Amino acid sequence: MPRILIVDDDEKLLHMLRRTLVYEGYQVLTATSGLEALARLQEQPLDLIILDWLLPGLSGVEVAARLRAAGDSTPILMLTARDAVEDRVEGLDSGADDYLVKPFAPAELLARIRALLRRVGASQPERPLTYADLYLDPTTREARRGSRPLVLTPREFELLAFFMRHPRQVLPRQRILEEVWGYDFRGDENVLEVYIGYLRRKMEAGGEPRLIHTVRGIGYVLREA
Amino acid sequence: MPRILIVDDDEKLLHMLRRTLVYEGYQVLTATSGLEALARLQEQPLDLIILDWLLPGLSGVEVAARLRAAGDSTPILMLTARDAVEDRVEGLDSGADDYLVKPFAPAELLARIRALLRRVGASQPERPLTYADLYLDPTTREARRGSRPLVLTPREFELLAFFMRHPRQVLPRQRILEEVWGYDFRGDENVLEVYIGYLRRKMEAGGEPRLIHTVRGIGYVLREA
DNA sequence: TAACAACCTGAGAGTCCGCTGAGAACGGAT
DNA sequence: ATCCGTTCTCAGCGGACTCTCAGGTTGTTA
Repeated sequence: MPRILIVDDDEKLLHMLRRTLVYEGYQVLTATSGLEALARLQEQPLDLIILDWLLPGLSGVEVAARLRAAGDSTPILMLTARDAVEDRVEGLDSGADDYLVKPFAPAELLARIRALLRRVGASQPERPLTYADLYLDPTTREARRGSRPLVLTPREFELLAFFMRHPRQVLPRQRILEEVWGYDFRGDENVLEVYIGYLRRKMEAGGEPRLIHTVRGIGYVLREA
Repeated sequence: MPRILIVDDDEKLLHMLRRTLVYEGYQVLTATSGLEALARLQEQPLDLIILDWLLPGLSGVEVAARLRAAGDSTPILMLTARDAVEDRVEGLDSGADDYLVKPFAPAELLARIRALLRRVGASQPERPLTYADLYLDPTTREARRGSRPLVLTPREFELLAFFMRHPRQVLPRQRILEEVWGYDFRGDENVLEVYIGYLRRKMEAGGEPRLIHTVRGIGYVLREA
């Protein structure tokens, strides 16, 4: 169970991230300032640091630079609202290992976290997902139902992957939207129904039984029968 | 699994190199000064040393010279920011076996490491790469599709070689850029698309089926069908 | 069974991504 | 200095993907 430190001064985002990561089985620590982060880092070793670019006092870049200067090589995932190339470069130069622009979909954050942890060999390489006769390999982005290959768009792939990471669980619509579309999703919620439709059509194109079921009033669930 | 010692006082670079080499399956040790390097070398035998030219205290050249004076013949790969011919000569004179100018692409570093290790017969000689009807020999830089020779520029060759070292894996654009163009790549990412285009044109000039496929939103993959 | 809410689906608009041709910049060789 | 191979930049095109919308269907409740 890898330990992750999240450093951000936005309490709401912090809360959301904690919930998401804990849910995925990570052990989560938080800090709301650069100094607090450095303090936490001295207490115990960590497997990953998620660092906001803008922080009160010590900025994320400075925190990263200080860590690296001290010989600490813990992977750093930098968050930023900005998108300029120079920022990206500066971020990576300061010692960050990866970089994510807000707003982002939690699914993407999780993918990057897994990638970073895998890179340093911290823990589990991202295993292929299976449920019933479904097969999904996040590494090769291959998807199959039985022996029939599924051709999925990125959004469809992320959506199905999310279901497969939580099989047999009834997933509320709002949660799916937050996780797959992004924590700040503000569009028409009907888009979820549309994509469920896309997935069902592709997953049942060979006459196979339905796996994604509607739970009226709540959301959807991936299960047999 | 060959053991490699990296000696550099730039923590950032050290961190990057460790990541790259560990990922390739090498066992990595690090040191940030010449003295520390010599200490590490006494502890256990190594297969290769990557040595920065500029080091606090004992310089890279001095470290190499002392090693050779002590009768140690471990291959040394010298890194330097300078490009002057005299430096190169002095570096090689001091006992270095090869020489790499910063900044360099990780793919090039890996190629040199493999070459050095092969020279001393330390471990796996760099075998020719094959996939489907593709053939690529990194030593002779020969490339063929079936019996038809492919005339590739250096960049094209490195790009295809990278694909062939990770067949069937979907490789994210960013990863390809980092590995083939260099860890500090800052140009227009479109260059990757352009080179994919070059490769495809040459690889399919005989009417053969496509092997490098686009994975929209992610990157590319080398695979049949 | 009527009325309402929740969900599904087809169609199409708009956006984004990747492909390509043209040519500029670069560097080594002559 | 000029040439030539190589690398890279740029702009425009076309198509894939995402999302919205409207109308139809299904399920629930009174």
